[in-house]
Amino acid sequence: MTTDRLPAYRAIADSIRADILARRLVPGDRLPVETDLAGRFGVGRSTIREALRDLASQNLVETTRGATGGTFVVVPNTETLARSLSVGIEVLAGSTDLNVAEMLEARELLEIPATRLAAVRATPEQTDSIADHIESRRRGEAEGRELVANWNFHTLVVRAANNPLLGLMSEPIFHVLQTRFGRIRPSSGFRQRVEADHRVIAAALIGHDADRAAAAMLEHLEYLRPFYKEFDTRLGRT
Amino acid sequence: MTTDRLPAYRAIADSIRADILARRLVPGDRLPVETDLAGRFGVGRSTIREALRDLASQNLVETTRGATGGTFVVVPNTETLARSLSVGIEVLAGSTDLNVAEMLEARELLEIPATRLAAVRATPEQTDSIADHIESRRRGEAEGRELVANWNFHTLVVRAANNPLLGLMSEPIFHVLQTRFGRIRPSSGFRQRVEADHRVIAAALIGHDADRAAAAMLEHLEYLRPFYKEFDTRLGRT
DNA sequence: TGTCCATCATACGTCAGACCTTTAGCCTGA
DNA sequence: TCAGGCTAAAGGTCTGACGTATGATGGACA
Repeated sequence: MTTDRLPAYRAIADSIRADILARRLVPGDRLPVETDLAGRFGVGRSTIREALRDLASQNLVETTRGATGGTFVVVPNTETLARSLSVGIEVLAGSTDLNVAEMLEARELLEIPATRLAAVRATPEQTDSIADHIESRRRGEAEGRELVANWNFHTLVVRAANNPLLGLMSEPIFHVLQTRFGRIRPSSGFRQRVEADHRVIAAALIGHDADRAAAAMLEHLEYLRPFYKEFDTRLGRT
Repeated sequence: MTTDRLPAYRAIADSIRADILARRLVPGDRLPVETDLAGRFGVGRSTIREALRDLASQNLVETTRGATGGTFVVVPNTETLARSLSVGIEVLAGSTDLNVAEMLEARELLEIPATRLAAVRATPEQTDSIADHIESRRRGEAEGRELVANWNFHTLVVRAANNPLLGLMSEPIFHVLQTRFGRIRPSSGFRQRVEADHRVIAAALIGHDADRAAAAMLEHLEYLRPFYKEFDTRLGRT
């Protein structure tokens, strides 16, 4: 009577997940159709489907309908992973387990070295896109969504570091800060200072001057820090 | 005929997820029973269950059986989030999108500042557990699992930084490196050097000497770096 | 001969309803 | 008082049927 504490759908999901992690199933592979899987595992189709939902939610498989449809092992992708991490961090940030100060700390800790790397590694396309961003800000686009535009700048910088893990970790933090503070209309002095800082950072990046870029980013983030804490208390968080 | 590209189970999961993120549902809340949900959303029970599997896999809800069972909004928890992030990174690391060098880079980038913070913030319990770890290594425990023990040390250090995001991000990297290289038996020279380094770092942490701790960690990680690259090619990765 | 469209086959999406299993709490009897 | 069994509640699983999206096929027509 070993009480099977684990529901079948969970056991099956674990089994398939293990196959994927061990690369017995590789990205692009198609799983057997649901009725086949049901037969192989000796369970009903609904149980299989619950297992597949579990895997799909973890971005391990993807399901499509129609004649050539089926369930496929997903080719891993930084963006979707970043998106689910965002959800997780957002939920954490809603609890007492994670506060704004900690997010800012992690962000600075990641972003300053990332800026240094970006100065060294940014491709011409990447420096171009950063220059474009600066230019569009100068032309006064992003009206009323300054903070969102600011985060876009930081995202571009981190991506230019060309280490997928850095983007994977920074972007969810940006996203959470953005959903939390995105509605705030900063003062015009704040906006001008931020844009000026960005221009300095961008110039250093484009000139591949790592020290100057990192120093400018550090100074910029230190300027921002008290504002975030102010935003935070203004929103009535503890 | 507006083709409803989105399956019902997905739409329902999104709807409940939005409720959780907006804190219309808070941790500990119990969702209506499945048959109720089915009624409210106007779908069958199996559709509801698929939606719930989706949410459960994202650590947003949890279901329990029995008389007092049901589906509950989960209280967020760094560890489970770290676990799913591990899976994601492990899959990424199996593709060409992420290589060992990048993982090591991110790890160093996180861990050195984390060590500095740990020196400042570690609680007495945390420095004790680090001291215990060192002591148990000296007594020759962890026979044949030296690398695993090494990662445990680094985990303790990062946790002592007392910023949940740093643990959340570092531990999956440790985990992936561990599952990839955990079977390797390092040379005795390597082991002794690592243990010596750990002792130096631990001493600095216990003495709350941030500069010395960070410098020792930097030196340690730089010592390790070529070994990982060597392990990596030995395992026949590209 | 080549193109277009209707049809078909396939596999996922959804539903209804039944039955099993787990679990907490209550009820009963020693 | 306490042990053991009963019961109700809720999730877990199965069956089988039908709906629906979508690529492929093949014939009609220009």
